[in-house]
Amino acid sequence: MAKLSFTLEHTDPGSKARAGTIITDHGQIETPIFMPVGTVGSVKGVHMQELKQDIGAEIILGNTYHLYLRPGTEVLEDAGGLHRFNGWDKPILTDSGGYQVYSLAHRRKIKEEGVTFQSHIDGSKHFFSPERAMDIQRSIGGDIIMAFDECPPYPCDYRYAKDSMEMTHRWLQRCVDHFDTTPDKYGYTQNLFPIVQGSTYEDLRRTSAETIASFDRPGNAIGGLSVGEKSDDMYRITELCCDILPTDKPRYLMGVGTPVNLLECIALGVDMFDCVLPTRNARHGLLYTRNGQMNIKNLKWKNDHSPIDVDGPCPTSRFHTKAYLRHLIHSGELLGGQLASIHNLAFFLWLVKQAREHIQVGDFARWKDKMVPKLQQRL
RNA sequence: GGGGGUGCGCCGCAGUUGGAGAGGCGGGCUGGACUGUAAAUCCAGUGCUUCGGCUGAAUAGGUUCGAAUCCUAUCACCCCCA
Repeated sequence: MAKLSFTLEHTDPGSKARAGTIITDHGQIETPIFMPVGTVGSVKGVHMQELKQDIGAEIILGNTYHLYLRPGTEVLEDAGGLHRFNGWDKPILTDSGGYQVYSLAHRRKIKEEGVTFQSHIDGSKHFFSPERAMDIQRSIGGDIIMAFDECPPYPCDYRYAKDSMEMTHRWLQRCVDHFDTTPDKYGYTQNLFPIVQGSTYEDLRRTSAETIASFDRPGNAIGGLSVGEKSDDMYRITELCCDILPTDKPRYLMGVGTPVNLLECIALGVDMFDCVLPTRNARHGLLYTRNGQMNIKNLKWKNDHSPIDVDGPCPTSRFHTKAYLRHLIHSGELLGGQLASIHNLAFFLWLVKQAREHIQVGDFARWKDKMVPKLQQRL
């Protein structure tokens, strides 16, 4: 059982895109990769066989805050960790709860020591510190676990962004100290990734990326983006961070993004992504395809009895029709959200795999420039 | 056949004791939003319009300064009795 390793295999001549392989104790991950989000230990509407077969997922996410509230660490420890609990035997990454500092802003209080959350389920109060976040993630048993950070809101004034970033750095030191002095619980190696913050301020991001890199962990993450800023800001900050973060470790851009975001950020040197868009938007009827996105609820699909994606990567989408999926989602049928989620995730995984192949061949930049306008179409 | 009741906008429900309302809630429908999941959620629109207004409370009359509200007839539906 060994620490996570990353092998950089190809770099694209026309961009900063990279292809590599991450090896964990639960198997390997070919990058660039998209990681489906399974907040409470379940990728909403999708079961594990579908994730593996139709979708080709290599790693999924879980969330510390949500899993801590339900089912709780006692159950997860009793099960032998999240992999045993939910039946996913490939790699798992857990987010630390740092995003909930942002998304549950009205239900939490931040102090230097940590954050007090009021549960969105029953209103009870819970204290998360860097040490607690490490302990809980140890209990959940993710192969990759995230440092406890503050994801600041956008827009965010300079003073707040700087103070927040500095606290995130102090919290990182506490995470590392605690993580390094606690054992792996389930016989395989867990790996802690730190997170760059600094909002959209270049000097803060530079400082943060340098600080994060200096901790020399097996991988590094960029957080605090895709919180409402313009795409150009997202790309500008992502590029700046990638240029500083070491080349011999995977770079994870947290919470991103749309298909176009993925390609643009791969071009800047990002290796790992996660986002709720493919599953959440699927449940809301928005489908992503290589020819653009479509709202399957729209009237124009009512009598379209052609496959959802006739020559796409997803068997489910080659079999079921647009009119049927429209009917299911209109009717509030669970199957509608399931089919759409499988479709979108299969597409996202296909897209990053295509990106990888084009990086390997060396024509990624050209391919990306051809793909982006197509992906931006509305069907 | 007799008696009683109820009729409004795509649908349902509420409400309206002569000073109306292009109105409430829910649903449907039509769009939109969603980025480390408080999200199978949320927002908007849903008579016509030249954006000033116009038409409208089953239908047709009537009373009244004024009617969705009162009266008459007709129609539809519901209930009770034969």
